Amino acid sequence: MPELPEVEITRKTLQKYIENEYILDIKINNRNLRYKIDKNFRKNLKGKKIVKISRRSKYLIFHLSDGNFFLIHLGMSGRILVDQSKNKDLVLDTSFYPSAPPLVKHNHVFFYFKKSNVIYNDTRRFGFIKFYKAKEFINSSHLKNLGVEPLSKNFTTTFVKKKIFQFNKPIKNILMDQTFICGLGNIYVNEVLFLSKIHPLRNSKSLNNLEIKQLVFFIKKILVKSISLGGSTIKDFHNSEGKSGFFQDTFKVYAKEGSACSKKNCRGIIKKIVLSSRASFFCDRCQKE
DNA sequence: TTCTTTGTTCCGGA
DNA sequence: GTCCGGAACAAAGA
Repeated sequence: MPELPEVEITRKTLQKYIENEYILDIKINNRNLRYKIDKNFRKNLKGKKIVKISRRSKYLIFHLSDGNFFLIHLGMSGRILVDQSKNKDLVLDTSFYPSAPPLVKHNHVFFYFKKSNVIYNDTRRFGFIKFYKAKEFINSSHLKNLGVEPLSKNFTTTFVKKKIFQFNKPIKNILMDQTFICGLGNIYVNEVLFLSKIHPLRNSKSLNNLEIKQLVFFIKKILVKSISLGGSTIKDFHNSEGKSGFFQDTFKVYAKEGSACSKKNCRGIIKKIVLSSRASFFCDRCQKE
């Protein structure tokens, strides 16, 4: 379930291999992703150089040498693999949650470069790949309504304080709202609320100054930490047996229903509720409603 | 067969 | 008109 850190890790990996490289060709095995890949996609990209790869929220933005763009969103199960088998033995850099041996199913799109191939793999096909002419890109419906980047300077306690009172709904729903703050998904929101000791159902208007401060602090902290741990997962991958360094190790509440709270001397139990049809996990002692 | 999973969009009620 | 919650949708694995 790629959220901001996983997308950022993917971006960094791709930057290493294909920034300033020419797209020699593209092969599409299955164009039926969340949105059907346009039939001109190959023609639009072939022969173009990728001059920059950036990220906005959970979107990867590929800047092409002719001024056009394409977007990749990983959806629920999308991954981008770098295949360097052209060079030496097959090495698959899976950017996050590495898997060995290499995936054979659900490889939908292949991008061919001089030294490596990049494969878009997506089990559930909820992700998408979309081409934009330079002019159309600015008005992309996916990007224009996005809120503040949590790792940016603009995401501050003052900003949240001002904004949060405009809503009248549970804090969890607000953190999931991409037009307010973008890049967080269900997993990180659950974790952040736990670290901040705030119950997911708390109305945003009821948060005090300290709680807002904690929230902002832990959002930044968990994202930075995840990015750094994910990065080290990539590094260790070639020696690993496909274990993911950070996913299973850092979760305090997500999918931990019935477990004991990890806070010292807490003795609370992790509970699960469904909020806006999303699983929500919290400690029944240190996150009071 | 049914349930779960996520982000986005759409719709209806208040 | 606005706000909010719920449903629908995409597909596959358990």
